[in-house]
Amino acid sequence: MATQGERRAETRRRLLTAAAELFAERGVDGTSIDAIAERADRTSGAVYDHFGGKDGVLIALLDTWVEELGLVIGAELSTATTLAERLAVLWRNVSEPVVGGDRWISLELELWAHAARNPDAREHLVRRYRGAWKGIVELAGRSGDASPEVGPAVIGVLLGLELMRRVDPASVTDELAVAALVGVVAGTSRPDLDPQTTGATAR
Amino acid sequence: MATQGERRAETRRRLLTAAAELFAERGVDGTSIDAIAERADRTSGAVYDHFGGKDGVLIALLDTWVEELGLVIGAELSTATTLAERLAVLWRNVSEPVVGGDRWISLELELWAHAARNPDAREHLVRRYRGAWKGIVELAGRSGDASPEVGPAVIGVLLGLELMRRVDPASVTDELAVAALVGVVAGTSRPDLDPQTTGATAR
DNA sequence: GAAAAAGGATAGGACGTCCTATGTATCTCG
DNA sequence: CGAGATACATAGGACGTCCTATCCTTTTTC
Repeated sequence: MATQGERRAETRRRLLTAAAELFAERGVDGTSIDAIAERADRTSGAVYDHFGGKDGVLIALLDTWVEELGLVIGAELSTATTLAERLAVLWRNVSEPVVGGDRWISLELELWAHAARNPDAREHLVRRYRGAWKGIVELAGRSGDASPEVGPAVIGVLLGLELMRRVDPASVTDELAVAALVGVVAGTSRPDLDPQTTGATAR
Repeated sequence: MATQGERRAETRRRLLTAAAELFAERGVDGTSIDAIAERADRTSGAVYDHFGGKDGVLIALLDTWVEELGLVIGAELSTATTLAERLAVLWRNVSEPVVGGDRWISLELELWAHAARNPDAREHLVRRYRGAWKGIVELAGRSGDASPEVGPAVIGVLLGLELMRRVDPASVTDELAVAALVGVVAGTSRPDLDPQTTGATAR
């Protein structure tokens, strides 16, 4: 016989997976709380009880995924030796994620768009990604090439390339993606690049 | 005395600028047609008459900006000589756009997220960017380094880095962005890179 | 076994949005 | 100058959403 706590945990899982599907299908704003509850064979009251509202569902969903994804990536990274291999691991886990399937990138985009105009969400997002990056670096072990500052930029390139790949799949090959990532890492770990030859100016 | 056509043109402009402001402030889904009309000192009837609905407003807005942006970029590119300089021009026009101010990137993200689950929007987006890229390449003139295939990937990196810069401004310097872009171009225009050393596999 | 607490169902009100149908003032053109 | 076309306003119905208040059922605690 299932205890109350077990049932509650299952309700939470059902609500989260239902929300993940619906958010990806119709977008966050296009998904009603009632729709989430209905797909989970629950009612809206359960959603409010568990997450307090739609924003709570979104945050919980992404936090869960980022955590799991960080673990997976960290594990794979420990077996990679070269920089390119490590970056390929990152790219593979974004373009063909084991965790969360195709959906989580769509959700990420929604959240970033949301964060671009909401200071609270922005702060949450920054903390979350910095933490994830830190965890990845630690799990990867002795990687002198992955200085902490590259983290955000690497993530930015990963998201941007995946975004493009979703719209125009043929345009972003794996080789291309890895080459771009190598470029990013090289850009920060080799500040000796001559600004005059790059044409870039400090902001 | 303003003619009818002139008044119509002004109404169109007012509606578009109002929509741009509101979309950036509250997001596309969070903006009602009535709110757009109200800020433009018009009524919802005018919006429907001009654009047929909210999607029409969004498309018209982005098409206008992409067109103008393409012209600006093309003009600046003609004075750039090295590859890095050209890529720096691209980055500058994304991170500090003259056209559309800060808003258009936010809108782009919304549209991409929308396109990720809407085939029609996806097709429109692909056409628009391919056209814009083609125009840029032509305006830039004899650039053998900018092969047509890099276009989408370059745009993806631009968007991704700008996305990250908006959330965490200090994390993406201009030098870093240009270095990443150089990496992308190098990745496609030099297919002689050994896949085994990069760790990437063909999909 | 009784009391307390928790998980969840149900119903409904307040609100906002989309979009259409119709009205009206202004312009265009024969 | 008068008829038609144009540009936009106005009003309102249908719909969906959020969230609260209240109730019932099951589990835990003493």
